[in-house]
Amino acid sequence: MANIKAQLARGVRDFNPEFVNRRKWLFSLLEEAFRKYGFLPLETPAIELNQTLQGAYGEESDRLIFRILNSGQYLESITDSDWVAAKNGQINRFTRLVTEKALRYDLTVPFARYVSMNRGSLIFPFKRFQMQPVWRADRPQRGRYREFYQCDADLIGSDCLSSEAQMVALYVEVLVQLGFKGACVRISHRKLLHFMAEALGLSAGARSFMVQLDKLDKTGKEPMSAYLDEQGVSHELQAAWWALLESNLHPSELAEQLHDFARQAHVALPTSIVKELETLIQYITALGVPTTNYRFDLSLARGLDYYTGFIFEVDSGITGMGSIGGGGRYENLTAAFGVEGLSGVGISFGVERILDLMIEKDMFGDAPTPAAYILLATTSSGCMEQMLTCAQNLRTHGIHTDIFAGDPKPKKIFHYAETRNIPVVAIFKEGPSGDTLVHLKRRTDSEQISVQPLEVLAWLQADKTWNSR
RNA sequence: GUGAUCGUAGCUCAGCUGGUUAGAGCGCCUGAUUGUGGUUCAGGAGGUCGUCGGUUCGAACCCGAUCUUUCACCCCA
Repeated sequence: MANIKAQLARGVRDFNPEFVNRRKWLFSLLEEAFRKYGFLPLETPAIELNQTLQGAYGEESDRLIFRILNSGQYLESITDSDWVAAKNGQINRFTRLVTEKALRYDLTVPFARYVSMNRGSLIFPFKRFQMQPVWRADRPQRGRYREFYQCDADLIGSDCLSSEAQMVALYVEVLVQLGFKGACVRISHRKLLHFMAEALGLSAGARSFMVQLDKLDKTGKEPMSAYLDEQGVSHELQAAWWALLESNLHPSELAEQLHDFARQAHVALPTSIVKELETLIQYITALGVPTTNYRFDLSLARGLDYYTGFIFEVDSGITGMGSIGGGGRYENLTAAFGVEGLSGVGISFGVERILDLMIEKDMFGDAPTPAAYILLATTSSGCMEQMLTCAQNLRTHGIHTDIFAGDPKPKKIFHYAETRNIPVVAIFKEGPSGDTLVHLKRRTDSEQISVQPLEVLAWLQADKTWNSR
């Protein structure tokens, strides 16, 4: 009869209790931080209309969107020529004819859709955080799944640079709290990158310059040099640019170094950008962010098209690991939905990678969250009712109480408590004179005591040290 | 989407160039021992060798397809 093979679909996974406990712990910590900075929670549906997601991520990402097949007689409107075209490779067009919904690909576009729909009732600037799963039909690898959580915070409806500064402060606060002492927010600026492209004489090819730049830390310098040679950039200018990139961009010297580079390239450095940089540095400093936890890095480009100003990426401080978060300023995220002039800043925590890293580096410690504080069990059925009454009394007082429902052998009871990391075991037994006695045992040091059922609560409350390890 | 790669008990893996009843450690279950679990001892259950098809007298082992894993590219968290 059992002929169904128990199996998961590609790229998705189950989360066992230990993992869920850890993720919930991380999420509650993130939520606490978001709320501390004035963000409010938002949730949007897993399903969005195709038109909402259409084109928002570029041609290549389109194939990574999970489409939902229409219900009912969805083939009725398909013509013979549609079939032929689909068979000849025009599968995208066909897909659009039989699907009108898809699973969300990220949280940013649904957020833009939400803001656009509710622009009349939202008070701007609007700040929200959102922690929900998203789906991508990517080919899975270690640490890359087809279903994963994103944790985003966005502020929209203001172009004040205090927003960027607070995002940096929020990043640093959370990551240091998590134990990433060496975490560093890398900061760059899209307009500065365009200026560099222009200074190098690449203004027409700024886009491909960004792409090259984005993978610089992965591929090394050679492809970039080859690209610049190909574009006819003089070796002098290239050298000046590399120097700018590799110099330790200390905030106080940054403006000067940019001016130097502009002089060598014989172009004018837009003063507005310099002013923005200086202002951001002032704000970040005022927020008390240690200078070791952020730096300017002009090799940071970020792939996403919609960023227009400052961009961020967070280095975990653990060598060999990629970024654990990113974000930036966008000036027109809602334009596609007909709402112009809303500037905003968004950041994202790469929670899957953060969890992987924390588990790998043993940053959670080795004690799994106890399934309960106390386990009640009885070896004689006559004590069952008193045990249940006791359990409910403990629960009323907030003590996590589990009742052993299996074969009531001491060996079983203690083994169960051990595997679930329950620190205290209480065995209800009939005493010599027919009354019920409770044998309380603390597993950590095998301390044991016998009390009356009514005394269990008071005894636990008086001895809170039992819970500490 | 392109090109590789992996797949043997719950877990980690053995299994010599295809040859008769496929093994180990850990875990699990039972019993004994132990102050009521953690130690030790004895015993036990569990696998149509990812799936389907092919080659062969014979396939865990060779070939094909498919699914899953991992890796590079694309892209990205």
